[in-house]
Amino acid sequence: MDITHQLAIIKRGCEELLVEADLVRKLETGRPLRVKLGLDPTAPDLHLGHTVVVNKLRQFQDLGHRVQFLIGDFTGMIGDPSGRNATRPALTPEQIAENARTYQAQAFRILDPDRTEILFNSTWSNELGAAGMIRLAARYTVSRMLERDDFAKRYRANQPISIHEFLYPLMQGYDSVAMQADVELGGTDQKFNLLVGRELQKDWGQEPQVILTMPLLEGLDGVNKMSKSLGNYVGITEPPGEIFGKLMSISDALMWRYIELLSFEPLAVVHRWRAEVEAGRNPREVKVGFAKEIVARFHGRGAADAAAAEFNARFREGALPDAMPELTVAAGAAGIALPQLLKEAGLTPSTSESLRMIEQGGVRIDGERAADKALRLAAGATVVLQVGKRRFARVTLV
RNA sequence: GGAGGGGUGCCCGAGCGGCUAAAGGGGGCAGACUGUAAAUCUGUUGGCCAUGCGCCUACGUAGGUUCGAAUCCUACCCCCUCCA
Repeated sequence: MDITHQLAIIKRGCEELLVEADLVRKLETGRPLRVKLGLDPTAPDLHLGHTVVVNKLRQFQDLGHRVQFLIGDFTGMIGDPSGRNATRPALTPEQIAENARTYQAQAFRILDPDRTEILFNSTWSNELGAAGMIRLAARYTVSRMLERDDFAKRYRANQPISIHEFLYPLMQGYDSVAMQADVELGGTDQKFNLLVGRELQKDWGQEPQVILTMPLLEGLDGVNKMSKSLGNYVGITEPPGEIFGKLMSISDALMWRYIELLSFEPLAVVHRWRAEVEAGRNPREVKVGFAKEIVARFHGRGAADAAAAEFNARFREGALPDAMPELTVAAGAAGIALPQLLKEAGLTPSTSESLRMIEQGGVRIDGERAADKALRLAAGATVVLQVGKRRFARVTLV
């Protein structure tokens, strides 16, 4: 494939490409490039936000390049200072290994396993030792570290910066040296770390890597970036119905952002949809198509169609779901009070919450709205309990 | 080492002896409406059951003063600033 065409594919959706001329030169050599992506094995599940950059890796693979998927089992011990999270729990080697396995399995839903190398940075970082760390730290200055925007902000705002946080970009940069990376991908929040890699590679006499940053995907709330800790994420291992429903819940405005970063539809098609919606087409139709595309990517076409059908039945027609948890609850001789029953059935976290739900008209028994907070149900019955539109259980009282 | 400022519910942030389970905002949840788990509007947002205007727990930690403390006092822990 000619270089202009390759470049267009590589640049699609990206935030920044540094330095483009370097990339062109690397492509001109005609050899497969080593494309690096590093991830901390702290969170065990990948979500759609992570896949923005993994999708880009896939595109590199399709262009014939070599993907190096780096598990940051060493840097994970430091914790990436990007963002505002205070302390990260120290992971045991077993947990890291387990998370790494999970990562691989999940990444291979997008990447071609035959053209992906999995690496662990402890391989070379452990060998470095304290002396090596100090030599590495000597390559960079405090003032250069403070060029990094979030460090600078924290410094100006008199927020604490721990010394070990300075080590993170250095270790990540050293990974690039050890891997002789040609290209490194990352979110925009990674820009500084990626640039450190370039500097260190020069120090080691290597040609510096090209860096490609991808935008951070907003979470379902449309405000914060997608993250597990904020609970505004769509995990790629979630059931089809969950993925579909969560994607249907994003606002119409946010939908375009998701399509831009997650859909594989050609840009021309996306532009056409946009024009149609502006001309009066219901944005819901576009959202459905997009949600199906994503579900199909992780669960297959059949699951996507089923999820869409189920969604329609449940939320447009108010039908009960086909499958719901079936459980048995002990009612006792005097029967069981409704608020307590809801809690026991796992439909609410507490009886207080049950009471609130009943007061707000969110509770249904066999489809009938329950208004009586003091209602008691006797043993022997089997009822379908519903809280809100999404929580169901078929409960047998004994 | 010295001086000062601060630690409040999921998050941010008011309160500075009783009217405070704690303003306001965000987020969450529920209802109405709808084009959908969009938008908008309304309500709600510590727990327990005996559902009473009940009980228990809660404003960094541990004590104390008081009829009564998130609010006052003491000690301790942690964070920030300035000086050294």
